[in-house]
Amino acid sequence: MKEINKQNASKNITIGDIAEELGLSKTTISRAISGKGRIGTDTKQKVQEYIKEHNYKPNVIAKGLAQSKTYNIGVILPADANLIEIPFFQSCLMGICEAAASLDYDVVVTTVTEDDITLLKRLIDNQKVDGVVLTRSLVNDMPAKYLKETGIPVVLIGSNEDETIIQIDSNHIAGCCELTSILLKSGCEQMALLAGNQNHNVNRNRCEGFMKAHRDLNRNVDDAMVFKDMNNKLLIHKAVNQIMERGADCIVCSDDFICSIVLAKLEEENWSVPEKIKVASFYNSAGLASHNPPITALTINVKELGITAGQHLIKMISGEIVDHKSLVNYEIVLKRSTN
Amino acid sequence: MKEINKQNASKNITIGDIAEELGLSKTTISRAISGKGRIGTDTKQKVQEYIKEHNYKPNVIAKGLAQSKTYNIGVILPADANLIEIPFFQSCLMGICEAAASLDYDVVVTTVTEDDITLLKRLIDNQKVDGVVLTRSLVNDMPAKYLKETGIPVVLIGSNEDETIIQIDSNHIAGCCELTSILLKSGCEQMALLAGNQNHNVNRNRCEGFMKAHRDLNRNVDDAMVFKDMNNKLLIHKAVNQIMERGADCIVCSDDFICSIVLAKLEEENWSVPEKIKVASFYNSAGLASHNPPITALTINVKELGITAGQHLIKMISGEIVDHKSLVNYEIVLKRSTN
DNA sequence: GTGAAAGCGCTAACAG
DNA sequence: CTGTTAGCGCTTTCAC
Repeated sequence: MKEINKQNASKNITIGDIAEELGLSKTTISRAISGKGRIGTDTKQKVQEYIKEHNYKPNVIAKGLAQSKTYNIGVILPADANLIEIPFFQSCLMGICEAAASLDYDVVVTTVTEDDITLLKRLIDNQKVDGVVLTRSLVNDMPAKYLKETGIPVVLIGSNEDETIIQIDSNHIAGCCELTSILLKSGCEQMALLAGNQNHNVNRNRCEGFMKAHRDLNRNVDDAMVFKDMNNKLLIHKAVNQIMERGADCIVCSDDFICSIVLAKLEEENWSVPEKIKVASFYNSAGLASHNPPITALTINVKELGITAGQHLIKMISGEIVDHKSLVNYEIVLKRSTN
Repeated sequence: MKEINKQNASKNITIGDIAEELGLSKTTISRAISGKGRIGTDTKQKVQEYIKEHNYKPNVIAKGLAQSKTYNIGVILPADANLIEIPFFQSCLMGICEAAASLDYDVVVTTVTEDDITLLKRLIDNQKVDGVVLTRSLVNDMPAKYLKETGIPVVLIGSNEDETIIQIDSNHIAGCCELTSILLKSGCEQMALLAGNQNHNVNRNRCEGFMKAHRDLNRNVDDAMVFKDMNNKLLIHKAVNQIMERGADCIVCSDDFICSIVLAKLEEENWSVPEKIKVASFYNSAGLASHNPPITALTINVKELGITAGQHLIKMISGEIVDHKSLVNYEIVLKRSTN
């Protein structure tokens, strides 16, 4: 009880306390803990026993100061209004947290918008992190540019033309091409595409996959059936109307946000899926899964994307070399919406 | 250019560098920056000019070490499989980040599950944060208990019986009671309730609000119409079947996850909303908004919940006293699903 | 194999 | 009003 009180009451036990108790020097204690430098096996053991018994926890902040490290990685989330509820980023974050924790790092999050990166700058200026994970990739990517200037290690979830930036992504072009091909081969004659914000690289890539599938199969894409920058409900509703007027037999949505709006619209107009029109999505979240009918979609393991990003970043921080591009698998899940 | 190189190349400029350049002592520089202690206005100005010009950024880590502070707050997110995609937590986080940044704190996130708080312990042991925001409240709340023992400042988003814990919430009982009352008064004769995990305080409170409305209006609750712990699709489907068999005219869902499954099920069975059965939800997320028909729901400003939590926590860290319970407003939005 | 001493960058008495 | 002196808790030469 005394012991416990001692721990609770008096702040945290330090390396100095241990040194004093054991009649050793701080240096020795440090060595016993880190395992660096030469040290007698018995001394080492004695120290480690003491540590276990007294539940010593090193002060990571002090350690960091001495080594000019923080043992934190930054995660930059988009705060743009229409993205705030997208589960993709949350799953990424979970993955990154998992990777970080297992490597004894912590995760500091901050936000940026498409045209405001002051909070990111603040994070870097304050020297609170040893590296940064960017969770989305824009065509004109301010965060990536800024971070490159600072020289701090960066991992980008997504793709970027700049090959000096480490990237983790799934192969959107291949995946979307594959899904589109399957649909074309299964009998679709007139496919429509509803794609999101073209300032996001991912949406450009998804469009490209859609196009490629058509080229590969010697099919023409009707330009009037391809809608880009479908950033709000109104645009999507109009697009759906046009698509139906022109007699498409299948709508592919570049993400689940668009897809859910499309589905609501189709239902409102009593255009049944898949009888009257087939529907597929290039991104799959929990929301679509419970839809009736179930929706055919491209699925990627987003958490794994986060885990990989976190692991790579920490390797970079530790001075290891990592591949400049890593791909996470995707999966195509065919459901009743395209039967 | 030289200047710039100097900054970029040689690490970061420190308080010592400034002292040397200006022929002053580190203390004086420190005072000029913090504004604490007496200092000549001219000296102060000189220092501040230098700082602006040379773009000096204090090292928050070193400052923290000297003050035994981190200028970080921890945010604990649930990592339980079925919660990972719930946008509630993401919105909370955004709010907390906003509050933190504006008060010059950073946000460190980590996760817990219902029965595993090792990552939370790790965060505390490592002394990486000055306080913690808990983003959900369980009936038997391990994180809250643990944190209370440590004595570290805590703010809970949600409600807890322990009045010594600072809590930020909206009044679920009142809100759910109000929504239920409106529905009862508007002609519902047989209302059913589908409630989620009863280990979450919020779900218990929502149930209570539902009951209270009935009591207040002298209406009986048919126990066979109240379903709790509806944690998965299967349970919900079965419940919906029973509800329809017993001839309910309205289903209230305790959250949007349950609601979306209910809606899919109703559609599958061709039970039309609101003609055959009305539907309302006690929680509203982007997903429901685009549904057809639009769903009546209780809406709360989740981001504001986060902002308030962040602000309160930082006040506590700074030694201020804060109200033990703060309520954020809710709003009832009536839509076609209950017409 | 172990220890003394300096230092990471900043704050905080205590003097002057 | 400003400087001196100690730290915060840990790492890291450099001696012994």
